[in-house]
Order: sequence, then structure tokens, then C-alpha cells
Amino acid sequence: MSLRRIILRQQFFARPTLIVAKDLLGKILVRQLPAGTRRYRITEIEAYCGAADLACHAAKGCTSRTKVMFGPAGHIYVYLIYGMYYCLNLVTANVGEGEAILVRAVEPLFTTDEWPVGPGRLCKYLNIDKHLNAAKLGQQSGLWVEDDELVVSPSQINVSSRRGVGYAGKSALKPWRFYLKDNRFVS
DNA sequence: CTCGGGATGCGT
DNA sequence: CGCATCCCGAGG
Repeated sequence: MSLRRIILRQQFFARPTLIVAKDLLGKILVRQLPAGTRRYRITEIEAYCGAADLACHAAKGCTSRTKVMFGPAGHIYVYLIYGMYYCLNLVTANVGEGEAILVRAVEPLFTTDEWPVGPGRLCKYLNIDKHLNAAKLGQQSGLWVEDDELVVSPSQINVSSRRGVGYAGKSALKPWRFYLKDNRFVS
């Protein structure tokens, strides 16, 4: 077991989104709340790749909602979906590109009955809502990502099309969902 | 202003 | 498969 807890900095996220996505699998999402600090392994994510990606909110342009995605990497983009669930995204790539990664599922690294699988449930259990929107990952926001030096090789990653984006035409076919093989905390 | 629909989850 | 529930973006 590890344990050098190295916090991933802005530079980690300021790279091509598909690269960041694969590197993010297996990393540790940390949530710091008054009740304590909890750690979760990232097991499932999706890449959303800017204006040309019709499934990406950025395809609608830089609006009051999407401007966070167009801002600097390493920031948090949270939005409300279906009137009841929040989705957690981590901004990637360069300023102006409008790219981000949706965190869909994590594995709790502590004893719990939580089942933070699916973007809505994940936000529910980690107490993530619109107040975190536009914040920067780090101690200040109580949400960050650590590298525990676990190595995830490409052979341990499964790839598929993204969930719930059938409306996005050709973009819906992009193989931009990534999840850990042999991990039951996947949707 | 209205209106259609959504990066979901849960119960049937 | 239907539905809850509300914000967003498009259009008048």
C-alpha cells in the first residue's frame, strides 16, 4: 500500500483530454468535509472534447453555464441534470477549448455502505453540488486528486461509447468512456 | 417569454 | 418503460 500522497496539480489536467482520462483511472479522489477526509479510487470516467464534440456542453458555445469548461484546467465543473442530480467534471486541456472529464464512478477506500457508482450518486455521497462549480481542485475547495503510485496499464482499461448521449449524432459513437476492468464499482 | 429536452436513478 | 424536477438554450 502506498503511501506517498502526491496531489495532482493543474499541469496534470492541462494536457490532451483523452490522455488525462486514461491517466486519471486508478487515481484517488479525495473529499474533505467537516466529518472527515475520505478517499475514493476513480473507476469510471468519460471524456468530453470541446466544441466539435456534440455530446459536450461546450458544443453550445461559451455560455454562463459552460464558461468554466473554457477556463483553466484543474477546475471543477458541476451541473444539475434532470432537475435532481449533479455531475462532477474536471476541466482539462487548454483555456478556450471547452474540454472536461466526467467522473462517473469511484470505489470507496474505507468501510461504508455507499455505492458511489453513476455520476448522480457519486455527487450525492461526496456531497458535491453547484457550490463547488468553478472552484479549483485543492485543499481550498475540499476536493482534489492524488496519485498513490498505483500503475494502471492499458490492458487494465476497458473502453466504450459514452452513456446517455444518443442525441449527439456521430459524436455518440466516440469511444470516450473509460473504466477499470475487474472492478465492481462501475456503472 | 415559453417550450423542449437532458452527460440520471429508481421503481414498475 | 415511466417518471421526478429544474436549468439551460433556442426561438418568438
